[in-house]
Formats: sequence, structure tokens, C-alpha cells
Amino acid sequence: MQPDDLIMRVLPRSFYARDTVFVAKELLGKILVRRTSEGDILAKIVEVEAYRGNDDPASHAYRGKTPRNELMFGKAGFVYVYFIYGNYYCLNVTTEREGIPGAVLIRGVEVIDGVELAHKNRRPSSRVNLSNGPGKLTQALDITKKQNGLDITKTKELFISYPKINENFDTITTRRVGIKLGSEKPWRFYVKNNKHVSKP
DNA sequence: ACAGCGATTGACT
DNA sequence: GTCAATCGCTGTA
Repeated sequence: MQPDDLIMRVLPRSFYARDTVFVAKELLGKILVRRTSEGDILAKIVEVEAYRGNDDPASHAYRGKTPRNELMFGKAGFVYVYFIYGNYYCLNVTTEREGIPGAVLIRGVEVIDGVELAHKNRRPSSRVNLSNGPGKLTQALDITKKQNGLDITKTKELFISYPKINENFDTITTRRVGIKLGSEKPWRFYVKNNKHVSKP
């Protein structure tokens, strides 16, 4: 890490407190930072999905507030981690104004610093298998339920910042992956031609 | 109290 | 391409 890398412009709460689908798209290209006692991992967000409320049958928030999904109904800019298939954690960030449910699922990242630590955390079969999926990237970045409920605009252990240099990229829009109801909605976005996307 | 299942992954044909 | 693993959450009772 160069000293310059420590000066990062963290996304403010106002970034997240907007329409979930818009926020999802805007998160592409931003830098997810994981800071642990073992070291830091920096990863570019390359694939996301938007999940909303009662207009979205695929969303955890579709049937109203429950103990698991209550963060989706709270303030924007909080970490929502859920456990799935008895094995994996999925990382989301909450969106919309307080009281309106919404979250963005991070489905793929490109690790740009701390690659060695990320490999140690997950031990992938290959470099491309390190973080090209929602369950994979949480393993690589050591994200579990312990991070559930963190304020992603304030915590030092997990936050998202603007990239130092904005690179141009094309955004591909598709249907969301792995759901039944609501699969017709075009709410998945990824960086065109990036290798660290779960499904092209 | 409990049956059913999931915003996934890895192993295998 | 198919399919099992695995367990916390949710809906129903």
C-alpha cells in the first residue's frame, strides 16, 4: 500500500439513499475496501443486482419486515449480510430513504490489492475463481455475519470508495440470477468483458 | 414445533 | 449438462 492509497473518498450516505436500481448501476467500478488485522484487500465492484420491496417478489423484503431483513427497511448505507444454502454469505448494501426497503447485492469483484491475502482466505482453484460470485467474494474478503449491520459509510473495516482514477467501461444489463419470481426484471448489471463476473 | 426451501457452489457425467 | 451439500429463516400450526 502506498500512503496515497490511504486517502480515499468514501461514498457518503446520500449516494445510497436513492433508487435501488440506480444505486446498483452506480456501484459498478467503485472500490470495496476490506481492512483486517491480517491486511487490506481492495476490490473493484464489477457485478451487482438490485433488490427492492413490495414490487419485487425476488426480494427478501417482499413480504414485509422480518428479523432477517429489517436492515433493508432502515437507513441507507448499512451492510446487510445473509447466510444462504447452509454454506455461504452474501454481501449487500442498503438503499433508499428510511422506511423504504432496498439493497444491492454485490455479486462480483476484481481484487486489485491484497490478492495474496484474498487467496489465503478462500484458496480458490484458480485466480478467476477467487471472487466471481456472491458467495466467493465474501470468502475471499472474510465477510460473515460479523459484518452484518455495520455502517458502510463510517466503519474502517469495510467501506466503499470512489476509484482514484475513473476508467471507462461499458455496462451490461441482464435479468437477475438464481431467482424464480421476478426474474423478468432487468436489475443485474456488470462490467462488460470483465473476467470477475459470475456469469457472462 | 417443524417442514420446506434458498439472491450458491463445487463435484461429477 | 446434472445434482447434492447444508442450515438458518420463514410460514404455518
